[in-house]
Amino acid sequence: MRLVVATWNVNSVRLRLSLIERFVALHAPDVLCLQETKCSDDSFPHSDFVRLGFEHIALNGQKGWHGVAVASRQPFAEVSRAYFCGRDDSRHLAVTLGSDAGLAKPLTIHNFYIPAGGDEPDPAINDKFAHKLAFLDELKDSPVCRDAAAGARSLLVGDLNIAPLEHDVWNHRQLLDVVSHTPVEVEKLGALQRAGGWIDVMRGFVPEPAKLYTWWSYRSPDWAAADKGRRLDHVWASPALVRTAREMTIVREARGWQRPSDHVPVVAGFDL
DNA sequence: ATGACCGACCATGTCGGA
Repeated sequence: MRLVVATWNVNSVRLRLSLIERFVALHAPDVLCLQETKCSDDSFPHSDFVRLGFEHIALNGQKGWHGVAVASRQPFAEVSRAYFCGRDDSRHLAVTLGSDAGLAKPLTIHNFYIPAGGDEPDPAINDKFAHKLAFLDELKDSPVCRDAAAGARSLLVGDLNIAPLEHDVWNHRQLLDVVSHTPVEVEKLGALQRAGGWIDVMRGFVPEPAKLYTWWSYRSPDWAAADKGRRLDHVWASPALVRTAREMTIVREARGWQRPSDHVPVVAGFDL
């Protein structure tokens, strides 16, 4: 069966409901992974998602910031949440789809919101950057990567807050000192990608040197003309899912909708 | 550098985002 999975950092789920409805009408994802929902689970607009066709909703939210959610047309066989660096930040949510969802073999989708890392790219003076690097190290050695490497069918999606490749940013040389594209974090992301054997699904469809962006700063006065973007959002597939990806779309137009998120949705379809 | 912004919150400034 074809499973369409989408990931989107919506920067407040309550503020972006009409845009989510518009996106769903256009792309009809089966599973929608959200980051930066910025609300407690009690405040999540559950009934709006049910109205859009997502009867199954898993949450890991917290008041005010961070927060991840998965909305699905198919039921979950399992839901879990992982925590990193000894903190209780809501940055991960995993759902497993099984036979009730029409899958012969179960599929686990890991939805991540990796720490942004602050401004200063020096872990000695910037605790947020130190946290980001420690998070990447811990994720590399976690069951998320271990299971993928051992043959599990899994996807790792979300706002990873790192643009790893030269053509994932508008100017590689200018951004080498800018958090999200520094060599140290790119190397750590690469190490965890190798640890899981993760396949970069987006680049499978659009290899370098084509530019690929999923985020454009709110501060850019004319984001479309300047086009100074970065690819911070990712869709990775475990080795067991090699050659199952059939389509991939970056919904760039969503950045131009009214009161947008600074990230746009990424959609990927898999034949499972 | 994007730097002319945006969102949440016991708000009318502060913190975090990236």
